[in-house]
Amino acid sequence: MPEAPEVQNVISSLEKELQGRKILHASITHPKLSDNIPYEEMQSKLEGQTFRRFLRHGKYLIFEMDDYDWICHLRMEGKFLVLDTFPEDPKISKHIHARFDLDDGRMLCYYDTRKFGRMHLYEKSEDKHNHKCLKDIGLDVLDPKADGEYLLEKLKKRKIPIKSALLDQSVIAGIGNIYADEILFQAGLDPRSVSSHLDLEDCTRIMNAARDIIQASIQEGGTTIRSFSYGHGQSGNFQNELQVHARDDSPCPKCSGPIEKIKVGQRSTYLCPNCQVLK
DNA sequence: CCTTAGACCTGGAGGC
DNA sequence: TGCCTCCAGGTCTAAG
Repeated sequence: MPEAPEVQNVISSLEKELQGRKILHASITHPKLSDNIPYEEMQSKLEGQTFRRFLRHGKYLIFEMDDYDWICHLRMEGKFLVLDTFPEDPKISKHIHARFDLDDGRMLCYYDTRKFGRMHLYEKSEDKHNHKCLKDIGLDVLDPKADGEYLLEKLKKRKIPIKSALLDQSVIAGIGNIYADEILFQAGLDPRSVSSHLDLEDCTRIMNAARDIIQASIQEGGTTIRSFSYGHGQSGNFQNELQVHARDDSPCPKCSGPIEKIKVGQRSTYLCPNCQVLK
């Protein structure tokens, strides 16, 4: 579900709710949620820890606690809810796979219908890239160092379609299926273009488009197509700004021609074949 | 090393 | 109503 703009809104919202709060009791009911250590160990280590800093890298949420870095990935459907009471409705509570009781009487609940989300807990480190789950992740899409030259270097030996490269988190971190389509439309490149065929100018247009679109979407609260929400059930608004993604019934905003829906690397992909050049 | 198909999960939508 | 198939803001893995 969430890409960089949605994750940024989630982490900003949680910072307001949780800064300085202490976890009194932790209960994880879906063992696979804890990815790098046994879930019982994650529970006991988090008890007594206070939320100190709130960071994002790509699609990862990073909670810096007193002694640990707690790194979470929501994958497709994961959500954090800050609640006063545990939901009574079993249709809701059956999807809550972890609960963290706080020192102000509230609780942080992790809700995930598809159970794809994962959590990692590491000894605290100044450089978060030391942690195994972030080791092979590329620069964040909003990192000033993530420019055209950086992308060109990452693509030079890759034969995969450019869209697949933008989805590869070891190339750039934070872009997912919606924003990849939007970025390539704005950059005027066909998503099936061979990555290594792009030149510096193409790569610069991609990175400029990526920054523009990701920053604009953060301002709009992210994109809500099916289920994304954060904070107290707020939805995003950027779905109203999408130019091509999921708009195969609408004309291209530039040339008024038909928007096509195709598959690239197994993922649904939307493009204007007239405005986007195949390289 | 690189690339691709399949796996992991559940629920909603649409066809018959 | 029921059943079936397809689809979904993601990423691991196994195998070629």
